[in-house]
Amino acid sequence: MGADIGDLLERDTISMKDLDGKIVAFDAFNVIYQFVTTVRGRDGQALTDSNGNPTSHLAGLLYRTTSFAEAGIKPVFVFDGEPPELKAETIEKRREIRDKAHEKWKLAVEKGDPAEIYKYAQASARIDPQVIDESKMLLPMMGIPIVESPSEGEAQAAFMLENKDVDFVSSQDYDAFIFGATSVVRNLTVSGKRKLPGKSVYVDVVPEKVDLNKNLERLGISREQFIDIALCVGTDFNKGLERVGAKTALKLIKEKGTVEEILRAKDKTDLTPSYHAAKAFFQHPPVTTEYTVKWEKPDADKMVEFLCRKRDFSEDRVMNAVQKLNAARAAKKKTTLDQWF
DNA sequence: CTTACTTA
DNA sequence: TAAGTAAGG
Repeated sequence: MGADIGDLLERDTISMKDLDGKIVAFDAFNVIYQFVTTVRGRDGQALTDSNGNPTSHLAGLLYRTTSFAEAGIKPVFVFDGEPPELKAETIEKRREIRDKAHEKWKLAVEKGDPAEIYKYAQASARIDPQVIDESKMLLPMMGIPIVESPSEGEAQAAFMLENKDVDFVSSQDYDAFIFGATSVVRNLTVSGKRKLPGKSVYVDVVPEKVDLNKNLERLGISREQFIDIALCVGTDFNKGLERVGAKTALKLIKEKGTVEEILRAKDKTDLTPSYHAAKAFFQHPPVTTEYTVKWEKPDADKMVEFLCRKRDFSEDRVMNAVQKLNAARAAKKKTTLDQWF
């Protein structure tokens, strides 16, 4: 989970049209996780081919990426590398939560309660290495660039934003901001609706944009102090202070200036080394300059071979996606030419 | 999640 | 044409 510092940030509502022609970096793991948890049949089970291979991630990536491309968005997917040792505790905690949900799912199946089955099937979803590998295979087939981060995807995406190789980072949590991403878009959907967790109720969602620098200016804090606030609240890389939420953390930072001073005042200097380590990671995460951001023509033959022959996708739907991807490329070329004449 | 079909 | 529902793999 990302640090709960979202309440501090003001956002502006945007429309999908504002993203026409814009390069948007997606944290691949976040997106795939969303698909694996939400692209499901009515029984709550993930979609699979006839051999039982999961296909939720493939369906999600194919349809969503295609419709984003159709809207003029130029997507780039950034994949995680090795998580830092600092994240070990968070990863273990998530695994425990997943295991507990799996036990509850088994009980729900015994009881035969459909709502509970759905809920816990979703909560116990995990991402197999195969799911990641297949995603890394499918996107290039679609002509969509992928980037492999040496460590955290959000950190790499923030770096690419800083280098002006992308216009926005798309993220549903707040980690990207701590890594310094200045232009973040949220709630990007084609349908404009999203299911409420655990309920069969749909609410309207509007895309929004958050400008970190504007927010820092308004809050009167530096980027380092923003990181310090996140550290006080708690991040994937450190445990936060007890009973300190975003608002309290902001107040403390305004009073004391740095997280180190806050720890000193609370007589918790023993925590300083771990806070320093997390802070250093947010300030200088491992990233790579070895990436290219280029959109190619989709390879229809490979897509049909993989999705239809191997994973039971309908050829109509796949070819429809290919056609849309090609149309998006043609439209893009036209606007590029128009700029010259 | 998105697409495709059904209904008013 | 818009909103609701089923299906997709």
